[in-house]
This record gives sequence, structure tokens and C-alpha cells, in this order.
Amino acid sequence: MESRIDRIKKHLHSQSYKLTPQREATVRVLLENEEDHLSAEDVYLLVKEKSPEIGLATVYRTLELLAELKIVDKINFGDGVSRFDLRQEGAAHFHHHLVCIECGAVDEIQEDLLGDVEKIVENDWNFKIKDHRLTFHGICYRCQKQEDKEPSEQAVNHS
Amino acid sequence: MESRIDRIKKHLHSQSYKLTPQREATVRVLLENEEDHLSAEDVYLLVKEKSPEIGLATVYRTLELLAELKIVDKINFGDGVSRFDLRQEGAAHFHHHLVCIECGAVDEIQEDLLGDVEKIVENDWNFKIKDHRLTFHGICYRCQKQEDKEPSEQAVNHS
DNA sequence: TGTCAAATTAAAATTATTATCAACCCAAAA
DNA sequence: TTTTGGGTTGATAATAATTTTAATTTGACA
Repeated sequence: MESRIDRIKKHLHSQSYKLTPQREATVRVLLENEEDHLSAEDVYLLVKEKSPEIGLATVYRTLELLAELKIVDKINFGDGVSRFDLRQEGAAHFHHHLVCIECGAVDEIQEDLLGDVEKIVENDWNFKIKDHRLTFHGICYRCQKQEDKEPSEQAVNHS
Repeated sequence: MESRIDRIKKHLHSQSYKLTPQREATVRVLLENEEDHLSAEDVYLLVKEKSPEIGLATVYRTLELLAELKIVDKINFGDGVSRFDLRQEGAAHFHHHLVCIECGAVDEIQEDLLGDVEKIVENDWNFKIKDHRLTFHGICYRCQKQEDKEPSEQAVNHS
């Protein structure tokens, strides 16, 4: 954990940015919530618990900076807010997402499923791929389980 | 062309919505610009040319309605505006996009490249896929051609 | 023709994000 | 030590996209 902070610190220094207390607090929140896909607002509220004097603008600036340095990924699921993910260290590729249209949960897929697809695109469309975003919208395993229990609202009402 | 409008009209009626003149004008703009990925603002300006009395809010509402009925797709490339695409009729799946990071152009891929990937996701993650979004970010063939011409800013200066 | 729900408009409100700017911190120079 | 200057910060204003509101209009049908 500390070592990751250290590496991020070096990464910042290499571009002559500093790891200020505010930036460190922000990074720590991201580290502690690596599973989630936090919005800027979410991050702000969590940082505020530890460092109540921090400003919203600073969180936005920090997230923007971290995204520029490729320390975090800025993602958009079309729900009106940008979300931020710590990059897996050494991950060459963006991970994929499963967005549940029932409950809104967002799960991640780390595997790179697009190797073959990318080859096709680069060859057939003559497009030099730098990054990709793949998101599936559907029903997650949790909601599917629930649907088994209560097959439909109408059927519940049996005496 | 007219037949597509007719089918959309029926589609609306089937959900007891009407194809009002404003809605029709909006759909026509989308039909006439099927290649592009227009933002709500773009659509508004184009509709206004033909029907100057239309309101921006109406265009938003119409696009929202069309998206709900799956007549158009609402996409977000992370540039701060939602974009709207007529659905290819009968297309089971959302098409894919190539976003050029040099010039910003957005090209489409109609082929469904994800058949195999979807099978893997449905089986391994137990996720019932309803839709998907796949976007590649990279350099389009046009910008690659240009890079050949001027290989780099430094190398130009040979005497 | 009169009625009533649906649809429309302009304006106001909301939401997420960015810009502005004075104050601050800290290290290097004088 | 004092000064200087660049980067950073926090409060707040500004902006941009979108949504909601409230009043008005439209149009299908009794």
C-alpha cells in the first residue's frame, strides 16, 4: 500500500508535480476503494472525512491530473458523471465493465478479451489502436438470482 | 425514407405516443444525417432550419423518447455531450466506434465483432447481456497518412 | 363545437465541471 | 534573514448540458 503511494509520488515527481497532502489524501481514498468506480463527488466526500478542509475544486484538479498521468482512468458510463479508477499497475489495457441495468452495480473484467478483435480492426480499418473501452449492459448475477426468487410481481400474490 | 418514417410512426403509436410535426422534423434530421453522431445541440440547430419555432427542450425530450423506444442510440464519448444515432433497422446490436485522438473523427464499425466475447462473458461471469458499447481510441487512417507526409516536425528542416 | 389529455414552449432550476483569483507554502536567491 | 517566484489551494463565480416547471396550445373525439 505504502509502496504504491511511493511509486505514485515518484511518478508525480518525474513530471515535476508534488504529492501534496491533499493529493495524497485523494490517492489514499482511491486506493481504499479500488473496487468501486467513484465519481468526483464520491471522492470528495470520502476525502473530506479525513481532511475536512479540502476543497471540491482541488479534488477535481487532482483527479484530472492523475488521469493525465495515466494513474487513474476517467470513465463515463453515460449516467452524467465521470468516474475514476486506479489503474492496475502494469496493465497494458483498460479493463472492461459490466453495468447492471437493474441495480446499477458495476463489475470489472480484468482479462483482455479483445486481442483478436483488435487485430481485425487494425488490419481491416487501418486504425492504430491506443486504447479501448468495452462495456456490457445487462443483468448481473445478483439480480438474476433475485428474479428466480420472485419470478414476477404478479405471481407473488398467491393465497 | 418515407417508409422508415412510417415504421417509426407505428412504433410510437404502439406505445401510444404520437409522431408530432416536431418529432417528425427531429427524426428527419436524424435520417438525413445518419452518418454523423449528432449532439442534441446539433440536432436542434438542424431542426431549426426547417422548423424555426421548435424549442430546444422539445428536441431533448424527443431524443430522450426515441432513445427509450430504442429508435436511436444515445452514446457518450466522454466529450461532455450525448450523441444520438439512428439505429440500423433490424440490427440486434449496437455498432462500434473508432474515435481518432488526433482529429476527433468518429468512424463506425457495423460488423458485430463481439459474438465470441459475449459468449465468454455470459458463461464466465453469469451476466445476461442486453447491449454493449465498444469504442477504440487511436489514430485513424487519415491522420496516419498525414504523418507519412510530415514524418515529424524536426525532420522537416533539411537543407 | 367543447372538452380534456397530451404535447409544446420559454424560462427557471439543477447538476457536473471548470475558471478565477487572492492567499499560501516552500525552496532558492539576494 | 528577507525576498522572490512558481506551484498549489480553497472559496466562489461562471459555464455548459440537460431537466423540470408552469402556463399555453393542439388535436382527437364525444
